[in-house]
Amino acid sequence: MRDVAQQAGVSTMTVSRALSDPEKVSPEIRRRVEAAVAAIGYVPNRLAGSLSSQNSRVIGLIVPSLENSLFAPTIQGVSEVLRRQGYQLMVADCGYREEDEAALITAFLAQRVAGLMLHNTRHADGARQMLARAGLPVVETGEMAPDPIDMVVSYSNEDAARAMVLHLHRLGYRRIALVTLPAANNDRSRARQAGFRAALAELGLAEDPRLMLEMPPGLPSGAEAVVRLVEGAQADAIFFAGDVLAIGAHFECQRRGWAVPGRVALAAFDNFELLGQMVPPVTTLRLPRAEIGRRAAQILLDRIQGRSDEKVRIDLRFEIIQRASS
Amino acid sequence: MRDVAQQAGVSTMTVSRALSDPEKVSPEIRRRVEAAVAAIGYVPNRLAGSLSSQNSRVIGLIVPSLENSLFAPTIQGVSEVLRRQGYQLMVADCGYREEDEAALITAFLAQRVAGLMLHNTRHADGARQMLARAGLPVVETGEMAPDPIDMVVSYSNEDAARAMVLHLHRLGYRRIALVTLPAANNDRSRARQAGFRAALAELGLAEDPRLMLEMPPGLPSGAEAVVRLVEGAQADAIFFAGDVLAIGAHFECQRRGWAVPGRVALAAFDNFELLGQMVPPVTTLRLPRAEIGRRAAQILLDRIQGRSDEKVRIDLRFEIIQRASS
DNA sequence: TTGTACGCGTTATCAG
DNA sequence: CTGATAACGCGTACAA
Repeated sequence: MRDVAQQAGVSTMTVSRALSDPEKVSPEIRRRVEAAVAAIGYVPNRLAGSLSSQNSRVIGLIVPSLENSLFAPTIQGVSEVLRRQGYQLMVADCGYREEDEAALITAFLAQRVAGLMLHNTRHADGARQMLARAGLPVVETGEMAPDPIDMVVSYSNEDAARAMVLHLHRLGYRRIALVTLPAANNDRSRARQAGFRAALAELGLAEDPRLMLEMPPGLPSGAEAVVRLVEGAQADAIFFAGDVLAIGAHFECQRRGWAVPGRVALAAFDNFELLGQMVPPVTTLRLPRAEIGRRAAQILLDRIQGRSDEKVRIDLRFEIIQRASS
Repeated sequence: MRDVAQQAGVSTMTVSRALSDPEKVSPEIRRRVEAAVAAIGYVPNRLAGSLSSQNSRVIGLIVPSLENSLFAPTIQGVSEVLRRQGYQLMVADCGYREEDEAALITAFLAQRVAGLMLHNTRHADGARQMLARAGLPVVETGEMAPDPIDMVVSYSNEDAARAMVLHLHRLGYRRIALVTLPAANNDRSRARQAGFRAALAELGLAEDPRLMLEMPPGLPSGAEAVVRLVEGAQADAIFFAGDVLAIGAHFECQRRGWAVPGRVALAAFDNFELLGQMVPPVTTLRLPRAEIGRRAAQILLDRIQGRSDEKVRIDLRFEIIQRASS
């Protein structure tokens, strides 16, 4: 920047102003600075800028996994909003582990991110403390956290699961099964199981433990689950509330020649585009994944830039997409 | 850090050393510093550290899209390696646009990233110049770039496409069609088309323009393509070299009751787990997506940390997975 | 092994 | 509208 200042015949302070707030500088000088910048190929040092101004234009995002395509729309949504406003995105995956999340939060604090987005809603104690002490704006997105760190943009996993079960019951199914990912380290799975139970209670149906399964992620898991539930537990409808389990089950039915929904009805949780194209297309929920990313990024920036100071809590809801599989 | 130094009764320099290179400091002092850090909840400021030491521990990654699940395994691979070595990842998507890529490169340079990973192998002129001037380590991953900026970790799109066409020919197919994404802004598509043509030439088959299609991404595109190629151009095998086109086509065949491969054989380019579970499972290529991410990250770090100064060029190859769809 | 002085490249602040 | 000066929080280089 010193070189630019010399070349333009002004002080570094004027260069700084010409670049960050062009209107505060005379047209003539602005022109000269721009010329000098172009001639020299000057690239400002945001590290120095952030250090000096005590605020960075970087947002941190921690998801359980970067491999799972589930998070892609959210990340894309975040990315869009940030880019439009000149912010950068730092991402990391915590592998569904609380301690790793805590370590990543520390690393992001060390980078002096301006705000943090967390998919998980369960956190190590230390993490909550650190964030509280740092006073950093935070948005959680995986679930309408009952005890949020700060802001939340999400949908209710429990309500969504409950609604789908009620929907299946309305269609006439009575032995409705639920398959989720392991609930041990996963708030979302737990909430979906709670929604399932709530619906059964509402409907006066007894809980049959054989109709609730936890399976690891992956297509083969779904295939295995459908066989166990149909042959072993006489399920007439299966609600796969996680990952791509429903897709695996659907293919397994096809391989075995089981009519869907004749032999068993299928429903999924996430609206992968794929589900609508399968034969038959699969009943599922519409969750506003990309919108969650966009809104979360937006309220974070609103807070960072002082346009708001509320502890926002946004429920973006969901919607049932009824298709031929049920 | 000053507070920590006071609390521990040492100078800030000693604190700095105790944290960055604990062995250079006496055990007694190390203990006192650690205690003070814990008591105060001190989080080092990497911005200041990087500014002072002129090197950051942040890597930049630019992909065409964050939404496309194709990039997920690569990003995950990158993330693993970086995290193990204490580096952070900054990501952005350029939306398949060269100018946006150039803008992002500038933004990353401004953040003083220690290295850059680019999926694209075509870049705006300005971008190449900036990178050359910055002398930043760069890895390109989308293709074995013939004219790389710096290092490359990838596979040959042309060879892969060529190999698949030869494979289909060996199986007896003679009217082999190719479907790619629009090649205008996409080096990979162009390379795959070149491979297709090379194979035809090798086999002494004439090029039939009706057997080469460019389609936008998405399942419906694949569905549309299979209909046009089978009914309009009597293709007996279709090689879908991009996105999820093959999956869309497969479902369309199912909807129409077209036997695969009886009526038409299908082959895909990427090894989505899904392809192996469909009925029938789909012939495709095995591309080392995650490995590309890991290796790319590794050679970047090797260079950054001075363990190597070669202009590495790694071809990770591919493999044909023959399945029942052909 | 520990400490001192200085500089990294910006921006905030205040004076002109 | 423009400039001088002093931080920002750390690491490098040397000295003790």
